[in-house]
Amino acid sequence: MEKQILHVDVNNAFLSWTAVYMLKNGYPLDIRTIPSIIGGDEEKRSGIVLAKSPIAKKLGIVTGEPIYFARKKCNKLEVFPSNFKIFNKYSNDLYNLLLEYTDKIERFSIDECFLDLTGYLQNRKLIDIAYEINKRVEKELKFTVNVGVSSNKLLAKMASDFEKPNKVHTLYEYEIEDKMWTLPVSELFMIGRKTVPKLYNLGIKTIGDLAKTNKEFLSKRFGKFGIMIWNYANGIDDSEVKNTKEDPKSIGNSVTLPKDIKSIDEIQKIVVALCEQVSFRLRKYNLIANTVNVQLRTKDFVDYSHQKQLKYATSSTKQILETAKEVLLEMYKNEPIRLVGVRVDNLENKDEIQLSFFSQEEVEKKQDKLDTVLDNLKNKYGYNFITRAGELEIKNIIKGKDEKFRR
DNA sequence: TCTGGGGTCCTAGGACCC
DNA sequence: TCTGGGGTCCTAGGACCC
Repeated sequence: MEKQILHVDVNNAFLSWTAVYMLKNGYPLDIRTIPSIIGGDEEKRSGIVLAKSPIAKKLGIVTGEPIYFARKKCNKLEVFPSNFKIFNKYSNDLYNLLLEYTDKIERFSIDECFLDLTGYLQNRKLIDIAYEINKRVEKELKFTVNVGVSSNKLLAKMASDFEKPNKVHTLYEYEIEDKMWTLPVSELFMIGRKTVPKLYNLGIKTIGDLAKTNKEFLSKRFGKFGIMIWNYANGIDDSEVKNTKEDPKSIGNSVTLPKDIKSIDEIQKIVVALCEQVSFRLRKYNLIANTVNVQLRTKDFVDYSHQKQLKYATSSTKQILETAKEVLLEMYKNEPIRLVGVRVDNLENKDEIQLSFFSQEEVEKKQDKLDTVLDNLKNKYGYNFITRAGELEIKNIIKGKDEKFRR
């Protein structure tokens, strides 16, 4: 049976949500109607465009570019900061509205959801529900969404990316040739900036060109990735709408430093603070990690990373920090560093741990009692209430990052 | 000129084992 | 002297997404 899939995508999410919040709090101007962006903090060297208003877009401003460039394209550009507490709130409002239609909802990102309405239509047409959602979100939540309508996730997502804002589009199989094959290949989901020139060199310029390319050729040339993009170009995607939240496969924190740092002592201090956050979040999920990864970015934007297996899976700040420090000392080449990151990998659920080598008692002993005490304080009074890093400057550098992308 | 931070997945090469 | 193949695990790096 054909599936009934919708993809709901918030238009200029961060900017719209900021506009709604500001209007609600008495700001006289709707920043969606002026050349404006949501941007990072240039003084902290994180000054990139996170979202743009339609006018800013018309002036050629693109997401991800430095604010510095954006200003050159428009000297009247207004820049507003991001606030993920607000973003999460509006993201949840949208999710709760969508839950009235089906519980089969996949939160693909903070501003995108897939809905599987197969079996939930109750004599209604999918397209009518799409329009209803579109109108209700505008009326009740004061921001707008695009809704893509189709029989699988890929096509629904491609559809919601057509003309914006505040639109409903279908992209059924019989429409692929007219509506999708004519688009430049760069528009296809999963075709990024590195792949576009490779395809161009092969004479593949549109999604249609890609669809008509020999599948085995693409497989030989690009491996699994080649098969995937060929399937996507042909509108083939049998992935399910996943409505259950799975445990993360890795947890990381990274920070761009306000100034390049060459002192290993100072880099270590950053690593301490990052390890605290990473292991705190690990414990919140009731997970333990087997691998610790440290990432460095040089002043010239060269990234390198090293990793090491932990002696045993753990969520202990002390254990993770010790390993992270070892890794750092092994890899550091005594050069100016722009970004430091710590990531844990190969995660397991703590309750499902195999006790073949350690008795439960021994596992408990390895739990750092201090972690538990500090976690409780952090949960009660906020993350920055107490930290072993100590130094205020470092706390401020990494402040508030923990909750950023959580829903 | 200036270039975030959170993730997932894949690949190639090397170590090591049988 | 010259010579396997299959498998797993680990690592570093790189692609993509929002």
